[in-house]
Amino acid sequence: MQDTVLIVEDEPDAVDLLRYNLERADFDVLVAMTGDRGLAVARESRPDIVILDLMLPGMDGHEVCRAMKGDTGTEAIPVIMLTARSEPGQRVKGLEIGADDYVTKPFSPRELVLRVRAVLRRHRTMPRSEIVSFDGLTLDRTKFEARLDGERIELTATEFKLMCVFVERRGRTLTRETLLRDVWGYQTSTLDTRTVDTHVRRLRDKLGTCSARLETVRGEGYRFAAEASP
Amino acid sequence: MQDTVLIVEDEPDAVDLLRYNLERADFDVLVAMTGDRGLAVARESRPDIVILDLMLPGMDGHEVCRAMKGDTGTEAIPVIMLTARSEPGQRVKGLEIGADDYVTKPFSPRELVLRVRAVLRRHRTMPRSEIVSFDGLTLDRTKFEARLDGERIELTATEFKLMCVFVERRGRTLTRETLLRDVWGYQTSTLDTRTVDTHVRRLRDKLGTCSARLETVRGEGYRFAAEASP
DNA sequence: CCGCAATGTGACAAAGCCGTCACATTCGCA
DNA sequence: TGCGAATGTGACGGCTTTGTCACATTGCGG
Repeated sequence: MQDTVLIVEDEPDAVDLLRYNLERADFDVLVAMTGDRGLAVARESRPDIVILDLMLPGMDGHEVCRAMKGDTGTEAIPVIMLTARSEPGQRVKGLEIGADDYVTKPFSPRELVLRVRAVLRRHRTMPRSEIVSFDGLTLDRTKFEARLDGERIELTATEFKLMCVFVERRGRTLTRETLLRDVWGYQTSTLDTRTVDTHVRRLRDKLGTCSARLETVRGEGYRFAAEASP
Repeated sequence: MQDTVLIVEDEPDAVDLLRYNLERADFDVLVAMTGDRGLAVARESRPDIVILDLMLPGMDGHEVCRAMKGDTGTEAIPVIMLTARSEPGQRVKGLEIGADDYVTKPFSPRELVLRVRAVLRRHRTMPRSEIVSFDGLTLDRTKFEARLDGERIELTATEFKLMCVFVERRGRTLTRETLLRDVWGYQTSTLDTRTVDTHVRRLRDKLGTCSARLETVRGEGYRFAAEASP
């Protein structure tokens, strides 16, 4: 049972070097030599991690990373960017886009393998207690438990999922279609269902003083406010 | 509400530069100029992140990092290591010890601030996908989803919780009392209930080929085997 | 101001979940 | 080998969850 690394890199020599070292370190290796192809492979194959060169023909590394992070299916895949030493500005830009790490060319293969392992380890370890806590609200995924100012809120499975999605993406408006896909797992949504509305209502009922924070964005969907209102 | 950065660095010029830029970026800054002092401050003050130079008088950066990661109170504090360009081997060593990132001197202050932010964001953001995966079994806490060899297993909320507890503690026998406490949240257990047995049965029914792995330990409880049986 | 679309609210009923019971089977010990 | 405790299995029914409907209310644009 091996982890899969996707290499997105246009220089054949660099590809061979990377592939050799990663395979020797017991990774399965996929390769794409253009950004477009890399993105397609990432979407199809869901590798465990992507090593992404910045300088690519066509769609460049930044664009690939941005597209991956903006796509539900691939946003969770960690990305290590390869940059040339003469591109200090590009490193900053990569971090801003959401890359998980970067490695400067030329690099030692050993260092890269260690980087891959470190990023995967970070990404994969199940935290003992998966708690998000802010503004008096606490969500504990290990215990499937929500609390408001220390008092436990009894949520059903669906309500808890809905709450988690809202909290993760607080400040962003989520359409009903998005919620149906991400909370209910529907692939094709029935656009005239009121299911989401009903569950939002129930969630609001249970949130008490916090319910005003679950805002309606008319014509678009719902949003959990990023900041507590004054 | 500002994050606290601890700088452990012996060069006064570097300290001033770091402090200035971090304070301008709205961080609270603590400073220690030796490794020993840095470790003591980390233990007392529990900063949000530590920027740690490798070359320090007395206890060096590696030793400080190792001590932090080996101490329950400070192991969760992310560490960014500062290395000189002439020390490529030290970078690998830092990563092996458990440093979260490193920055090579000389560095742009802007890049360092972005690095601090990126590491804190990673450290603090609820992971997008909280997945445990082994032996063909995948538990995704973000989606409340279990899969066996890629096929989705439909588990109820209770079954999923039970499965998570078994998987987290695989190899260990869990008494019925423990499971009632940890899965059901009972404070005082009714010792003659068959609730756990029933749910284990249901979980086994759904696990198919994997069910043999959920073993009965007669007179004690249940155990999810650590290794797949041959 | 009016009309219409969007959203909130009260309520219903089907389906599912859960804990329990009764009986069957297995295991371990004398 | 026999017995009793421990565990497995089939089934039941009460309660909860869920999605839907009908009507009420709100917000926005003409």
